[in-house]
Amino acid sequence: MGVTKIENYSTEQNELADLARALGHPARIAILEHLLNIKSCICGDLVAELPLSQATVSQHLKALKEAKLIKGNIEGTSVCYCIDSETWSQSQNLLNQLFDSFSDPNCC
Amino acid sequence: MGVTKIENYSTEQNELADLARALGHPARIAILEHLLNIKSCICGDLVAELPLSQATVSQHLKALKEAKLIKGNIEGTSVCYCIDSETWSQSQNLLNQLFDSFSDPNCC
DNA sequence: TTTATTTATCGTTACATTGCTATAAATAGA
DNA sequence: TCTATTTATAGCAATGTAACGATAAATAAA
Repeated sequence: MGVTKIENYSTEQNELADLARALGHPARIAILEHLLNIKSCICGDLVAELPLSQATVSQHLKALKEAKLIKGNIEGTSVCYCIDSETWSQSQNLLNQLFDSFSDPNCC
Repeated sequence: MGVTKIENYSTEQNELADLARALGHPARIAILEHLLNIKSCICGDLVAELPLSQATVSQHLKALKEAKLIKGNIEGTSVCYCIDSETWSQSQNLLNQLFDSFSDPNCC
């Protein structure tokens, strides 16, 4: 994010921006859509679904994990990833709070 | 966005990612919140609201305009910015489509 | 016409992001 | 124990983003 001073903004503003940034890459959208589609955990075969190397997919998974959009459960040598059901709707609410606060303005 | 190949992803995935990326900076969140709050157009005094230079604010406004989250109407020497009421709910829907497609998985 | 005001853009610097290969780390199985 | 499998991380190159000052562009006002 360049040289942004996050301390110039409120916690809420930074949280929302962080969440949005996590969603701000088509590969991460694709990962989320895949997890939503299969309705279960996925152990590793995400690399086969995407036009990306294993290392890059792992990086995107890390970003989604840090934004608490997904979680990973270790099962032996592999890791099962799935949507974080505890925080999923909270994230949705955070975004909708912004969008819902619009009422038709008297201008333009 | 680094060296990402957008052609590897669907139009919808890229659209959603682009929208999210536009929301992915606290200054842009702050701008949107301000426009939502005052419920009208704002002619230029956004620079006073933010800890940023005029050039940087202008850049953020451009990003929001490109994502069709806001629009600007020229009025003399100044420009009136406001939420783009025609696309605002579409953007909200795009995001909610993703979040709504979650149903509790049988895992983890 | 000249000047002031306002916004956009250019050019630059610093840093972040994306992607890869190579490799480490951890565990399962032979 | 040794090897295979799987995921994470380190290190690197290329590109994008964020911020600024300087300046151009456009119009209003003097």
